[in-house]
Amino acid sequence: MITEKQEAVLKYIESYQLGYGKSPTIREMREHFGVKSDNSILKHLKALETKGYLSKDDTPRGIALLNSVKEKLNAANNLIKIPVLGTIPAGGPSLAEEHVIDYFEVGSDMLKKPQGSFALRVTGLSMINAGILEGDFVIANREMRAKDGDIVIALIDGENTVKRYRCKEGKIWLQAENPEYSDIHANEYLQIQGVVTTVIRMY
Amino acid sequence: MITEKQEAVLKYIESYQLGYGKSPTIREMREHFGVKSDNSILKHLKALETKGYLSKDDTPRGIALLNSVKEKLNAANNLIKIPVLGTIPAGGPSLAEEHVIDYFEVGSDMLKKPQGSFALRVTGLSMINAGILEGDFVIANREMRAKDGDIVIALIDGENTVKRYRCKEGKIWLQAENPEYSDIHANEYLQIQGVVTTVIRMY
DNA sequence: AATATAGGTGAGTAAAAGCTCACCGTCAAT
DNA sequence: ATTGACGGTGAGCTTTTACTCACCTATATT
Repeated sequence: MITEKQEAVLKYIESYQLGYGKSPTIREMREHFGVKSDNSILKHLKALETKGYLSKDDTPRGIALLNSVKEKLNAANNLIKIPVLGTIPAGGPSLAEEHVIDYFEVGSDMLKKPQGSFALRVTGLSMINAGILEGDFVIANREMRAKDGDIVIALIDGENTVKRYRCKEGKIWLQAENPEYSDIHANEYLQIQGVVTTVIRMY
Repeated sequence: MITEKQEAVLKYIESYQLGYGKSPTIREMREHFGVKSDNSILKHLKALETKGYLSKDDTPRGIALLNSVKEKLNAANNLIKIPVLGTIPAGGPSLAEEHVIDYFEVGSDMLKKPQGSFALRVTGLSMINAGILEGDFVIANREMRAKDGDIVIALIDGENTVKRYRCKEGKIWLQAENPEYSDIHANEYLQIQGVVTTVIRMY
C-alpha cells in the first residue's frame, strides 16, 4: 500500500523528471512540500524504494528514472516519422524540405521496413478495384525491390501514379486496377519510386 | 563549429540521459573518457554551452535535457496506443485483455479523436465498393455519434460487421457497399459499436 | 616568430547533497 | 493502556560535486 504523501512525492518526482530531465534533490522536495526536515522526505523515499516504486543511489539527484518515464522514452525510441511527400521530383523520392508536406508518426512495429519509407497522397482512380481510392495515403518503401504483383509508385512521363507491377517472361509492365485504364508497358521513362506497403484512408 | 571531442561528450551525455534519466557528473565523464582532470571535461561543457548545444546550472548533474532527448519525450507524449480487438463482446468494445490482440502505435495527430479509438480486422466483402477489403484494419471511435453516410461498426445478431450508416426521414438502416448484399434495417438487435475514422491496409 | 585554439594536468575551494541519530506527535489497531 | 506505523523536527556528519587558477603541450594560422 502506498500512502497519500508517498504518492504525492512520487508524482512530484515524475513531473520534475519530465520537466527538467533530472531528479529533484531532497532539499528541493523539502521546500516544495513545505516541510522543514530532510529526514521527512528521506523516509518517504525509502518507503517508496522498499515498495518498488523507485530506485536510488546515494549520489546527488540519484533517483533513477521512474518506470512511467522510462516507458515513454522506450516508446519514443521505436517511433518513426514517415515523411508525407507532396511531389516527387524526377530523381526519386526526396526528403528535401520543399517536398515534405507532413509527417505520419507511427510505431516502428507497424511497418515491416521502417527505413526508407515515405507516404504519398493518391490521385486518380486507377487502382479503385484494388481498394485504393482517390485521397488515400499510401506508404511506400524506396529500398524494396518490386516483385510481380506488388503495388508500386511509378514515375511515368513526369507524373507519379500507383499501379500494380507486372513482371512475367522477361516483360515488365504496369497494370491499373480499373477496366477503364489500359496497361502501361515499360519504356525508358518508367521509374519505380517505391513499393507500397500500407494504405491509409482517413474519413 | 563543434570539435570531435565536444561531439563525443555531447553523444555521451545524450546516451546517459536516455539510459539513466539523469545527466552524468563531470567525474563520471572524466573517467569515461579516460582523462585525469575535471577541467578538461569542464572546458568542453563550457564550449558546448556557449555554442548553444546544452545549458547547465552549477548544481550536481545540472546539465539540462538535450533537445534531442526532449524531442523524444514530446513525441512520446502524443503517442497513442490503439487496441486492436479480436472480438467485440455484446456489451460494446471492451479493453479487457482477453479481447485485445495487438496495439497500433500512432501519433495523436493522425486521429481527429484519439480517445475512445479501437481497431478491428475486417472480415467479409460487404464494403468492397467503398474500398474496404477483407483483412483491412479499421480504426473506429466508440464515442462518436454516427451520422447518415458514415461507415460504422455494428453488432448484428451477435456478429460485428462494417457497414454504411443510413438515417433518412426517421428511418435507420445499414447499407452494404456490395451489390450482392442487401440492406439491413434497424431492429432491436442492432447496435452501433463505433464510427470508422481510418482504414489501414498492410500488404 | 608570434599567437590563438583545442586539449590536458594538478591542486585546491566552497557549496550542495545524501544520510544518520535522537526525539516528538498523532492516530488507529491490538 | 500499549504498540506501531506514519509524518515531522533539528542538529550534525561525510562525501560528492562543480568550479577556479596556474600551468603544460601540441597544432595550426597569421
